Amino acid sequence: MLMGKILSYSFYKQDTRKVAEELLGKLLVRRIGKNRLSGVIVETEAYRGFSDTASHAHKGPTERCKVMYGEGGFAYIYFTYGMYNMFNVVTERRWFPSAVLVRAIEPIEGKEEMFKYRKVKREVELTNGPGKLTQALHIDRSLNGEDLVKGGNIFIEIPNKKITASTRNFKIGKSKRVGIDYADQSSKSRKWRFFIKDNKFISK
DNA sequence: AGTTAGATCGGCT
DNA sequence: GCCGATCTAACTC
Repeated sequence: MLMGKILSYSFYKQDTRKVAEELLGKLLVRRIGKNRLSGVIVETEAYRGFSDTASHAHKGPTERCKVMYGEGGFAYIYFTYGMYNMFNVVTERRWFPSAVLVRAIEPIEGKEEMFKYRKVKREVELTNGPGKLTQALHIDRSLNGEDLVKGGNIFIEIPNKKITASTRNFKIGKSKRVGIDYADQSSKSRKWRFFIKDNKFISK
């Protein structure tokens, strides 16, 4: 088994941009009964504070995004475009709404199972986008607000082995965030998207 | 390789 | 009533 050390509250309570960057190379684990589905995080985006007009939280603590107003270390999962769930981790402190969107992972454990949840032919299509990886890992809104630290249905680990060649000694790339045309210029210009350079599973 | 429309529904004005 | 922190298939070049 590829069991690693689970990330703590203190990790999630750091600056959101740092958490987004440091999540690269960590292992996102979805536990379903005895099964583990997992993948190395290869792409993230930071959404930080009420002044970030790209963030759901900037309109205030609505029913949908209220988890973002809580303390770091919990899951924020929302439904969008009528058919997709997005997985985020809440960061920083209470009343400072912020989160990291996980946009892509490289599958490690339970690939067979992932192909059951997502009807695609090529492995790269399993998890190379935020709406895709939630399908592959069977993540939906029923997990919204889950504690990410207690080793329950979903959590993030420090991998204890060199699990794949492609995520060893990686270089980090930064860019503007994707799909936020509605935001103002200063928010759009921020380079708060982080990814592992040259990884196959980066979103398109 | 690049562009475009359609899917599909909850959240918010 | 509009539109989205997206994805896919179908189209054109």
